[in-house]
Amino acid sequence: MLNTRITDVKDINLDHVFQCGQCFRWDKVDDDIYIGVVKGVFAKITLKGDLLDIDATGNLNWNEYLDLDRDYGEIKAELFKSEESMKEALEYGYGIRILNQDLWEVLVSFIISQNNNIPRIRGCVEKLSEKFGDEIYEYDGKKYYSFPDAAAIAKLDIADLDDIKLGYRARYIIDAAKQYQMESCDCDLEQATNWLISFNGIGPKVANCILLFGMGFHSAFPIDVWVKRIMKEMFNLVGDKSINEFAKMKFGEYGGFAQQYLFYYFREKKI
DNA sequence: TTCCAGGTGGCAT
DNA sequence: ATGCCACATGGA
Repeated sequence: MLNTRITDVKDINLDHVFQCGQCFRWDKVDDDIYIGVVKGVFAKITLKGDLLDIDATGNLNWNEYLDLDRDYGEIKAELFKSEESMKEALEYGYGIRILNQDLWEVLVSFIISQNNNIPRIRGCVEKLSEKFGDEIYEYDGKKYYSFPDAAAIAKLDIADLDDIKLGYRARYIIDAAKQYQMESCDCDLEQATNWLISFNGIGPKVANCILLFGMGFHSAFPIDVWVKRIMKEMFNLVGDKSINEFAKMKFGEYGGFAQQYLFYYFREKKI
């Protein structure tokens, strides 16, 4: 195991990072200790005060993955300045960081997320990895697997996914794997959006999640059932178009951060 | 039993 | 361009 120690970390709370709904493969094993698999690497992350200790089976740029080089204090200050009613959400999710995740894993995970709930999404992603990923490590009697790459999924028959219980999304995932193998997108926000929408099973909401969590477009503002409730409740806004315009005007480049603080706060409080 | 979950595609206006 | 509705699955 490789150990990485990162000192003087700020604005981070592991529960907020891993339970705010952006990722599906991290498990809490104790207070401020999580284990998970990232980009083929098994890792155990421990936070002690402002010290981050990471034991991992391989090399990974943890500063990048955990977005540690970004000043979240500044982001929260800016969001509060532009919208003071964000105060409670910003304080509640004070330790959120938007992870820089693997694009392919995010793409598949959020195809699965449509019309689905988080525990079941997690289960599907886990089963996909167990069945089609590579065994990486055994921890506390449990085996951990990498997320299968597009090539591994592309060669499957639809029936191979029966055990995963993806429902009608199984077809989308196999099609996505085939398309993803042939296409890539090193491009701007508009081109990336169009590229994502062109996948069967990816619409505007899922596309925005992928833009935000897998492609580093932090202005992306995913609008799901929760955000719709929040926008109605806080700003009496209805309809994707008006919500989009509001987010763009109000939060601008920080739209994705704002969305995540709001989503996490309201979903946890079940307002 | 019915409703809901980080929605989307297809089809009808 | 906009408005319905079916779609798999499992928990409440």
